[in-house]
Amino acid sequence: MKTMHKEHTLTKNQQIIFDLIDKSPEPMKAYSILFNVQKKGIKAPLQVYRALDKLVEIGKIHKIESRNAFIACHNSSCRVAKATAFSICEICEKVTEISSAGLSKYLANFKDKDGMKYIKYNLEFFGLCKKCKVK
Amino acid sequence: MKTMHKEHTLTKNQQIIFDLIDKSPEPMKAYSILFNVQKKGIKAPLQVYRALDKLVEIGKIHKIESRNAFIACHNSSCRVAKATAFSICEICEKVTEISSAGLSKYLANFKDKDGMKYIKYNLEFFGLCKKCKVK
DNA sequence: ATTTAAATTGTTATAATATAACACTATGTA
DNA sequence: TACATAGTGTTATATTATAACAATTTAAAT
Ligand SMILES: [Zn+2]
Ligand SMILES: [Zn+2]
Ligand SMILES: [Zn+2]
Ligand SMILES: [Zn+2]
Repeated sequence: MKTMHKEHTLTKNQQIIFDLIDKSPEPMKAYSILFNVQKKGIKAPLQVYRALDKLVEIGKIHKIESRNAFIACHNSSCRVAKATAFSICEICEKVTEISSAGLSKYLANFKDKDGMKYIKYNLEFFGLCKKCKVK
Repeated sequence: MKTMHKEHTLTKNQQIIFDLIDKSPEPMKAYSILFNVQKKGIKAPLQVYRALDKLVEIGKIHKIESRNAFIACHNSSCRVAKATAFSICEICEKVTEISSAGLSKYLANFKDKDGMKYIKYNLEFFGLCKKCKVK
């Protein structure tokens, strides 16, 4: 039996771009990605954005909306990119994906004043990371 | 005694742009704002972005990051733009600011795995609004 | 009232982010 | 095979946002 998630065969461009993001210690922006993959034959913004769109769709990467940047998902529980949470350092811009059963349970069960629930959300926490706090 | 928040005297440009956003039934994008205030003498993107920056800073409006759009704050409890939550309809793009004591308390008290708390956050829920759900 | 600092404005130019349109190629499958 | 679906390559363009600089307004501080 196959595992339940992320069993997609990436295409050439998708794999090149995923590998780059996955190796990066920080979120990468689209044109920085483009610059870095030009030697591999990916020459145009659209090639990057198309791969990014697909990678986001299948949950291999996430977009940090407030930064227009992309990071690889290392949170096996967040399956298909529907429910994401991050902490973002406002000084060094370090981004960490938050994997908290309590948080995801709370948000998945949250009902607005109309009694409406949401299976999809994105949460970005801002503050100072450990390193930047001590400085 | 003065009330505790949002007691800023807006400048001319800030007031013009706030009024426009405040009257709009939906989030407005910067260049749409620009188009709409040109008859009032605001001619350049920077004039719009500067006013938007200030209005966000003082909490009169919020930016919907996933949409690059701005809405007026109608949530008296969210004081200075540090802690925001929205629901966004993925069909009609209707955006509603969520004002939930329980939610804001939960998020303000949330600790990540390093025990870190965050006073600033932005949460965007995605789903279908009432109208779009019945269609 | 005069000086000073801070904030705001006006302007031109440019940077950064993202998509439209179209022709073509690869892949899976009936 | 024939067909549908997804991915590619390419050029051009649209959208979102900031840099740099000079001038003006505003609000203290002396
Ligand atoms: Zn993830
Ligand atoms: Zn940091
Ligand atoms: Zn608000
Ligand atoms: Zn709707």
